[in-house]
Amino acid sequence: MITVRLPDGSVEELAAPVTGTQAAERLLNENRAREVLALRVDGEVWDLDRELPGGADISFVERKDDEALELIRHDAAHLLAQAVQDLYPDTQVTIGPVIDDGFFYDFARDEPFSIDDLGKIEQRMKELVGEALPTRREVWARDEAVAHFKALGEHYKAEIIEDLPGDEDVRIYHHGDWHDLCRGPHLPTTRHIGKGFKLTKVAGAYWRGDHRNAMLQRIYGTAWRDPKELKAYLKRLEEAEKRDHRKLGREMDLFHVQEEGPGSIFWHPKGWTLFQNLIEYMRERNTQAGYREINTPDVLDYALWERSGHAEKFGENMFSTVTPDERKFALKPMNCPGHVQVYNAHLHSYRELPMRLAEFGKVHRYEPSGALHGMMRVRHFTQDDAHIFCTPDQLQEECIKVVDLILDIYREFGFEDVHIKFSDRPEQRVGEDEVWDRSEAALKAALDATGLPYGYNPGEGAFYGPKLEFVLRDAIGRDWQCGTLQVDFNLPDRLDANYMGEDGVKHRPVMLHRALFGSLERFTGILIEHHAGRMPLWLAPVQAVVATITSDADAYAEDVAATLRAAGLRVETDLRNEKIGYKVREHSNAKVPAVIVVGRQEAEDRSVAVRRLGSRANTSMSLDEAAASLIEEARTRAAPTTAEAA
RNA sequence: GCCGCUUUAGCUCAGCUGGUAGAGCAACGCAUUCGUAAUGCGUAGGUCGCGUGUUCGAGUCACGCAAGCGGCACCA
Repeated sequence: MITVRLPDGSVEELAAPVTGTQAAERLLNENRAREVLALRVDGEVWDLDRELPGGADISFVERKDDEALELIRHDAAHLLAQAVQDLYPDTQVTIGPVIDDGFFYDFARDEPFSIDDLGKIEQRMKELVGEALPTRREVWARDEAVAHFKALGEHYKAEIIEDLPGDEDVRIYHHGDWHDLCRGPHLPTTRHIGKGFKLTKVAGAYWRGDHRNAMLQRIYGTAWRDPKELKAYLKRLEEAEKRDHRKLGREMDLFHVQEEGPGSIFWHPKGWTLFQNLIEYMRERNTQAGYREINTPDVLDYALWERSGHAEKFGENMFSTVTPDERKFALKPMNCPGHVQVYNAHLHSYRELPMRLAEFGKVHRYEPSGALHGMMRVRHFTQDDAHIFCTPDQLQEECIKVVDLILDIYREFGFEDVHIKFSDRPEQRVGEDEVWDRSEAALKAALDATGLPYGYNPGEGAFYGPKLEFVLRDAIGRDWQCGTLQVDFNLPDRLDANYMGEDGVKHRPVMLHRALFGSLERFTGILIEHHAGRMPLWLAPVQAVVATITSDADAYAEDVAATLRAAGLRVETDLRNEKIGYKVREHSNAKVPAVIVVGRQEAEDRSVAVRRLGSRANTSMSLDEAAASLIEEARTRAAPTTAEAA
């Protein structure tokens, strides 16, 4: 007898042998049995047509269950490959995994797929769903499978099978008369995939993710339980598009980019105000945390970069120049060597450590053209960089302080959901392995001491030391890597930094590299998208616009603006000969947090009508009251209080 | 850097199989002085990303380059 647990918690017994399909037919009503997607055997998902094992906890996976999406997406990927090979027989298949929100499949084909092809392929996929092709699972001998796929001209597939670990079965899944190598599990028929899928884009991707390999053609799709879920997803994408910092940057007149400066930002007055607000904020926090600000040259002799090791590793990505007197210089891609020079200008006592040096350093990196993306990935950017020179004994405490500072600052900007990743030694690196052992252990100990959860990024550290990456999640669930903390025993050595110890002997300090925003440009972009342009009052470049209803109120409007400006607020006036509805609309679109409307009425009793962004209501109050509440809100760095824009 | 797509007025976009450019918004002018998301009328605005070629003739076709977009690779 086999025991099966039903969705309602009841338990049934069936005579063995019995397959999942048969069990569903016997235990569930007909309609429900038809829609069962898979088996759950001791928590593991199995194909429905497999025979139930005795002694296991068995239940059914249905469409509403958590496991359903993964199954649907995986089958959709197979379906995509099947449709492509039906329509374009000269195409080789490679891999097709499930990803966030959907799936993709990589194909090898000489001719690229076009957007029109996507429509045809999707159509064919729908037909195959309609045919309800049954899934059949087989286990093949490895050599047989390799020979089979080679004979079909499927060289990538053959390579994948050859590379499978020796003890793994070669499982082949058939959907009708199409088949693919796959670990499974799969849905019982193509019908079970349903109608909630859509192909979204074509792109290039390297075979096995290695740029030295052939470029394959990747087709992306999204798949959901039903068309309703699909529609909701597509709606979400649309919403995300509206937040795009490149679009908002133009609409809010914050910045622009142009052909002559690929990867560089032309900051307009409002964007630059926002940027300066961030710097001012960070300067204040740095000072409170015991940092001192310095400034180091943008252009330095190339020899310094050779000594630091940057030239060897990143020379290709540095802007360098040879001057008329034949001296080679580079635009700094990092601030660290400069900071070591400031440190080295004196011989320091152990009593002076930890020494925390900060700089809002403009760095230039020749990023690959394909990497550039609005403000998020640029060639010229500003780091809120700092280096902490300390003794090995102070290392752990300093790391903990940095982690605390980073998280506190993110919280103040409204990012509560932050995760930390620990990255250890990369393949290409400088320094002895024993030094790496020490620095990795020190950073890890500090991280463990904070008690915070974290993940691992093996081999992703900097070439001179291990690092922590701080990834924050924005309002619509996207992750952004911003802050970083790196432990470095190497640069102080290479650039000969010392301190005089208590024992009267020179020692090497440890160097911590840290940036909290990371790139100010990038962080500005993230903030714009996080807030959909509706910045909290303290950050908004224009905090209020005083708009008149008729020209009778012009003098009073100037008066109001002057009062608010005197209180330290960033205020503009709008005295144009336009209707108030038009003015409100314009300033709302420009995401000004407060529109202060004044007409004849307000001028008479020295009041104002305040309309806050995102609200359709307006509130009348005295000028003094309005000023006081705006000042208080800006001072406390309050999060935006208004509801989402309609 | 690699694969694909895109590039027409400040912005968003139209322009069929080649015959020498069009709309809305913005700008400017005039009228309008109006109570919370677009007042009306008018005017001006473009070496159609850059270059070379094919052609009697190129925004439209071909090739090269650049920038942007979507991915991949990269990210000190």
